[in-house]
Amino acid sequence: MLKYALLGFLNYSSYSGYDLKQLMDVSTANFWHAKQSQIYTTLKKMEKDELVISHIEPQESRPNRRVYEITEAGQTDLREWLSQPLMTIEPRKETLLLKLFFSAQLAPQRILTEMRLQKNLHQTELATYQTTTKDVITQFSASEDMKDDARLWEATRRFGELYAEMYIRWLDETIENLES
Amino acid sequence: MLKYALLGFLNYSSYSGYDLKQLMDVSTANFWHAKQSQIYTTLKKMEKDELVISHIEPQESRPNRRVYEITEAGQTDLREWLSQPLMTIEPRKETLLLKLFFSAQLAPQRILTEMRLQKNLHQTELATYQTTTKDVITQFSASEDMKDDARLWEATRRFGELYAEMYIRWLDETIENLES
DNA sequence: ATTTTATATATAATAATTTATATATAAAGG
DNA sequence: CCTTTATATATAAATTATTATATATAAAAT
Repeated sequence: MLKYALLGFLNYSSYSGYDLKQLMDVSTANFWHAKQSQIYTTLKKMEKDELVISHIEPQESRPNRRVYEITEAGQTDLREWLSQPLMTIEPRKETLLLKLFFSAQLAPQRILTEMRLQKNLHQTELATYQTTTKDVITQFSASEDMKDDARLWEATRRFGELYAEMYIRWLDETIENLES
Repeated sequence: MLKYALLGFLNYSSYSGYDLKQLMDVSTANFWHAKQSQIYTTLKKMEKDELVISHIEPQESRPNRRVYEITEAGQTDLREWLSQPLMTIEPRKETLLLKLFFSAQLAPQRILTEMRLQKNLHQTELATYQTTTKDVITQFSASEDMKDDARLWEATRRFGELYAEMYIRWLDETIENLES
């Protein structure tokens, strides 16, 4: 699936593995992430499958960059994936809930402390969506040829915001319920 | 991580791989899931690591059952994991958002159709949390020695409910925004 | 009468992902 | 002067997870 994230970016412009990692960290991290090593190995596999081609870009005083370009086949693959509707819901994995589910034996204080800590983390994340992320997208909206993209990016940002708010609300509810 | 889900169940009682799959599907599926094959291979690995021990339970007219029991070492491992607080937020993977992020090139109708379809799926899921799941937990609450567990299970059910509501709200917002 | 569903376990092959490590250099900060 | 951060790529090893397949039988449904 990472393949499509990479194709999506490469459909805008050519990038190196390093570039793609940076891009994902500041844009899709909210709903899709990958480690550097996975990005490099996936790009290599994609080149073997002829979805992208790479060339070395020499640099002075920095290691050379291997820049990837999307091919016709890559564009077709991306377009096909985009137009194929999802028929299922993404299954979640939430470690905190798994722990909570089995926490009856544990001292109640422990899980409460953990949930207060998680609330903090989600509040920080929420603040980022509402300031940094929001600002970046607003800047893109100003450009005429980025306007359509920016509208969609704003929708994904909004998801992060609503998710964080929901999570905090649930934590508040649950903490209150377990305190009594 | 599946390891801890399995240990969590086996800490209540002994179960076969088949049992564990059924249990997960009706209880933790909302925040943790696994395929049958992964459950079987993980149990095998856990036995090698001496976290569980198994014995064959002969059956007439059905294939024999291999029933797993948690060991002392398994209980220690589980308790340690439960008491170790999570210091990070679970990163999400949401294919729908990934597609949306790159959908500017696509005909707008396509993504709208997809989102309406997703709304349907989330509404169905929401209904399940509010009826079937709720009822099962309510029944457990009645039993005195399941009361503490049931309170935590209710909290995880509530998460599923809030998540589905949030998702539907986001879809409504986004659909409306993209229609204009 | 035939098909499907449920009960039950198991493994092979593949794909996806993470963790760890190696190399190299310049700029910036303390 | 020394450490950290940023720039850049790459691979090995391990873990985690999915897909596909094989086997066997009884009960229930059509």
